[in-house]
Amino acid sequence: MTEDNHDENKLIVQRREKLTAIRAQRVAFPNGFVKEHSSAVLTQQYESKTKEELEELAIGATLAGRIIRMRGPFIVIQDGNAQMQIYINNKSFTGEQAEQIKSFDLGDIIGVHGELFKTGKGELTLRAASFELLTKSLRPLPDKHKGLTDTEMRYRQRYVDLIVNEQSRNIFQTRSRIMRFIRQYFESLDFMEVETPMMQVIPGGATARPFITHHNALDQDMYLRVAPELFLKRLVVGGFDRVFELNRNFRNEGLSTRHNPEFTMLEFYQAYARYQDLMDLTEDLFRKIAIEVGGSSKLSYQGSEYDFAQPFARLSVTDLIKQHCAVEDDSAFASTESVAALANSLDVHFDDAWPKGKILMEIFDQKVEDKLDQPTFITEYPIEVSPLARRNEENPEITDRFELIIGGRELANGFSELNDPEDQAERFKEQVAQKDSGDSEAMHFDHDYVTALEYGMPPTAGEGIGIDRLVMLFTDSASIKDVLLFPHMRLQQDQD
RNA sequence: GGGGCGUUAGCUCAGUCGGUAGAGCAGUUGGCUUUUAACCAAUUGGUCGUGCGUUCGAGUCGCACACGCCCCA
Repeated sequence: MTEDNHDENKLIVQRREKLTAIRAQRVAFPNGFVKEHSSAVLTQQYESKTKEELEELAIGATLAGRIIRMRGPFIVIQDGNAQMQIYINNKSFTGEQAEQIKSFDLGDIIGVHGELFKTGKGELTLRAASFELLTKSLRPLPDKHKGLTDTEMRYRQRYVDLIVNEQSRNIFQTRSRIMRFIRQYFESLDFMEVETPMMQVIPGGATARPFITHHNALDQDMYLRVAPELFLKRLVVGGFDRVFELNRNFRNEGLSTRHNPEFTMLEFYQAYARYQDLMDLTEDLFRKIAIEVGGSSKLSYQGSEYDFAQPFARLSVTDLIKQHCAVEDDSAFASTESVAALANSLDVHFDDAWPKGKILMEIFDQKVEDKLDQPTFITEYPIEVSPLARRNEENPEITDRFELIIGGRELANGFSELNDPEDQAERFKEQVAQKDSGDSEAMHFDHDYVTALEYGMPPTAGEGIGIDRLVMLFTDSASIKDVLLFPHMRLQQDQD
């Protein structure tokens, strides 16, 4: 088998023959057709006119789009997210033009000029006075009623999915609208959008395994960033008091319905703010996105109902463990031994070398997180799992940090930033110790970042919001792949 | 990593007890030509994911592998 015909079938052969015939007569893929109107606008302007009014107005229009239906002399073209019916009777044309109409296939892209009218059944229709085949489609479209439902094909050939599945187009249009709204929202609050390195010599800002690459000219290994955090805070040191970045992160981890190796993150930092301010901001942002996307503060996700007009619950890690694990009082959290005993009693597995806070979070992750349906801010994260967060002034074991959980999924993570350079240096040392003892997700020591803090970072709060999961929430999508245009898939092996 | 389910025509899917492959849509030919999942008549289309095995005989049973989906870790 050759590359050219590896999946050719009779339907494609027939279309290729049509294309060959077209090539013999004229330019097969003509350029320069001027599409003067759009189906969406014409429909909006003239849908309400009567048959008689349209006849009197004699509206001329020039449209272009992909043929998605053929019903005798009627064909329907898809033009953006709208459609327009064209009346194009081959009996009204002669010779080569009549033959061209007969040879149209579903999927072909045509340009049409004519006058608008209403059919006997009242549908706004363009009567073709002239037409031009702009692009011959060589591959048959999926079933016109059922569309393309095979999930694997929808992800691998997203272009086909987008042609035939309106629902899929809607998701990505909503995603775009959310991205635009977030930018406007932060700009309205005087945040500045910035771009920081995606290729980093020291990967920092999150506990996660990075992708490694190599820069030839510098002969130096580099990492794709797992987070932009440390660079954004350097900018706060530099005097940009409100910054945000909305772009891709990369983590060398497994794929799931909630994980893709590259994913989009919003991170923002606000000087002279505390983590409580960011919780307020987050509630406001989610409420406004809900209204922007769905026109209401209420939304339904995978069978659960949320109302973002209501304040989100704010509960500490230990509060929630007490609630969900039938723990009576705080003595269970007093020492490493007592927390380990609690983990054992709940059948939560942990490594004996882990510090108390890490065992505590393992309990939380396994026994609490996915049970939290309604929006909840989790607060009072242990210091051992929060190496970049500010230590709480009253309780040195916890940080001024929160995560937002909705529908059992982590949507956001924020905290008052650690701006004490000496404390930060100690935290990096602990991370390096964990890395040396085999934790591939632990952080590197970033000396330059400590240097930046030594110049002085104002009291600051920062947050990251997972945009893919946020889009899942607002589009009622069960899998992250449904909100990624081109999700990562395993390479299909050649079966030759 | 473990378990479950799936993979049959271009698409969406049937396929009974293991007996030699079916439908709708799309396509082709003709008719109709203001239709609405257009209609009428005729008709084409298959390495049943890949490989091995059991069997006189495998889409169907077994094993392995590939890819996907779901659940668990």
